[in-house]
Amino acid sequence: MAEASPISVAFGKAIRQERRKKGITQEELAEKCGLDRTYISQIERGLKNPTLPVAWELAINLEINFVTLMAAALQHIPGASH
Amino acid sequence: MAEASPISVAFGKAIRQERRKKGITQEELAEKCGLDRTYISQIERGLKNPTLPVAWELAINLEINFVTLMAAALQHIPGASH
DNA sequence: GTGTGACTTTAAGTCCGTA
DNA sequence: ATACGGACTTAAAGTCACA
Repeated sequence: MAEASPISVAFGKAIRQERRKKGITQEELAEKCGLDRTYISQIERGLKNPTLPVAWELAINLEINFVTLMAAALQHIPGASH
Repeated sequence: MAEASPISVAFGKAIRQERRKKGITQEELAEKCGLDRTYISQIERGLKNPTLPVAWELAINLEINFVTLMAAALQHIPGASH
């Protein structure tokens, strides 16, 4: 499958990082969010471009501030100084 | 058209706010972003759920930090303490 | 200069499976 | 517990004519 946009790739890395930090599985996170497990997998691997509501839901269920999550994502982008 | 999710509605308000702050029109912003003017209109009115890459592109062309933009969006959500 | 509805095309998001 | 793929359904992307 083709890779998504840089921001989505970075977002995926942040999600994986936070999920592991919480010690939960993709399946658990998926269920909490009401999303499919394979979709979480695709997001974490940077293969999909999630919508704002999806990003929001992920933040809520990872119990991390939405803005903090976005900031974490930016850490994974080389030229992240906008 | 049906209203989008709360985060998208809030995001739309932030976009409109920042765009006006920059003193540019929807048409100008649309051209910079390579998007359609009417699509910008729909986002600002909270009728669409933009993807991360779209939000990213808007931030770049509004010359605002992505995280800052998201923080501005949260200001428009009542219970924004996640 | 923007709002709006209807529209077509593309990608998000699901569900099945295999490894 | 996750990667990966194919086929599928739904929603977002993107456009247009008109008010």
